[in-house]
Amino acid sequence: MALDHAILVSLLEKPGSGYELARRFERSIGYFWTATHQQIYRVLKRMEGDGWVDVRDVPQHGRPDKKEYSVADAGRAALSAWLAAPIEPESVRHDLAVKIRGAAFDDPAALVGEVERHRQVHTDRLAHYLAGEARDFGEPPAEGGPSAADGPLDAERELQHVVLRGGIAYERMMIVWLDDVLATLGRFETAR
Amino acid sequence: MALDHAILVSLLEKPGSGYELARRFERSIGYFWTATHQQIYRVLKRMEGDGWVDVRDVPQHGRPDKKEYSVADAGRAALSAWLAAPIEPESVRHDLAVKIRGAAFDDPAALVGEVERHRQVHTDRLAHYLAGEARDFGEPPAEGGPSAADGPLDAERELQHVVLRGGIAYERMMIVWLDDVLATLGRFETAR
DNA sequence: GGTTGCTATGCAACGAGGTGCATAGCAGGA
DNA sequence: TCCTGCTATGCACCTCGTTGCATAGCAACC
Repeated sequence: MALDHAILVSLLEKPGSGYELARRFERSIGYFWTATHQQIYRVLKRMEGDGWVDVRDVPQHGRPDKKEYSVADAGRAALSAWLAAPIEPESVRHDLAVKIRGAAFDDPAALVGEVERHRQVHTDRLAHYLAGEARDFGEPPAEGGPSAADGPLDAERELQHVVLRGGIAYERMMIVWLDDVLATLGRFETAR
Repeated sequence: MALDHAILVSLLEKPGSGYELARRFERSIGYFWTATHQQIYRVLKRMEGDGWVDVRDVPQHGRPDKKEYSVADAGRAALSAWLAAPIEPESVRHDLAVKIRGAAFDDPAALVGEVERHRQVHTDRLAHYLAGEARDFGEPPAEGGPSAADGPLDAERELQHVVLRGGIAYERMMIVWLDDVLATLGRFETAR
């Protein structure tokens, strides 16, 4: 179960409350790991009991107090152990692929709208990622390529960037494939 | 919940027992939808109760009898209804992405072996897909492109093929991205 | 002045998914 | 001869994930 570890990583990148974590999972992290606020509160409570995270009550003006969580030593150790252990390549759940194969026993052309809708979602996400990349990682320094003069490598930043590049590659692939799907479905539409 | 529908699609493609379904989910279907035999037996029992599938006892020699399931009218109707309803783009769970971002707070170089292992899995899957594509979908007819002379379009076959092409595109993308990850991790290794 | 919406946390219940284990006959190898 | 492994189905249990609901103060809008 990696939700624990996803939360730990997020808290290491920046401490925050359950509510703030939930919003991060909606935004950036949510693109490769989803979680509702319920799960997050539950896991935070458990990790607090296990001494993996520390809590600090933060009074706020004009809004309810929040509990700011940060990673304790035991949490860091647990994360290290998890990082060192091999994980199985993730199990996949592609509803749309099931639908496409199922369409053979129904009306293939009726699926066109649904596929176009998914394509739109992926185009939007791609635009979102590219905007985030331009904002957070900007242009490369150029001028003779990377050198020691660029300062020490920032692992956190570099690794966030490579994960984002993965998201970009994924969305681009999906768009190309969904176009392929639309072309395939279109052949049936014209065939009748 | 799409496991019901994944099973219905599989049974429409070819009736079979729970055991056979479980093996299909390990092989071809399992690449875009995983399920254990436990889930499958449970769902089959429920669908039988709901009249979605028909059962037929098939005695076998030298091995236990099996129950062969096939899709009933009610099941077909349920599938049609599901196909017509919009689904949300699937929620993702990329353990490896969590690990990569988490590596910033540990030893990035220690992740190289794990990433290489995943890369190997994806190369193997790609080879498996390509072999399956060559076997089941062979070479295009060529000679003037597709024409009415190729016979009526086989929806089942065409749609299975486009899903398989999606799997191939996914594996290719993953391999390219994992090489990117390895290059990124390598920069830290040499940087220390 | 009432409604809507945001921050912030949490309980209760349900459904989905996964692990371990059990049964049971037959085949094949050590 | 024993052990392993395959076909075939299933129970019990536990965890994970999701939905609905509740509370509660403040801000903004109509």
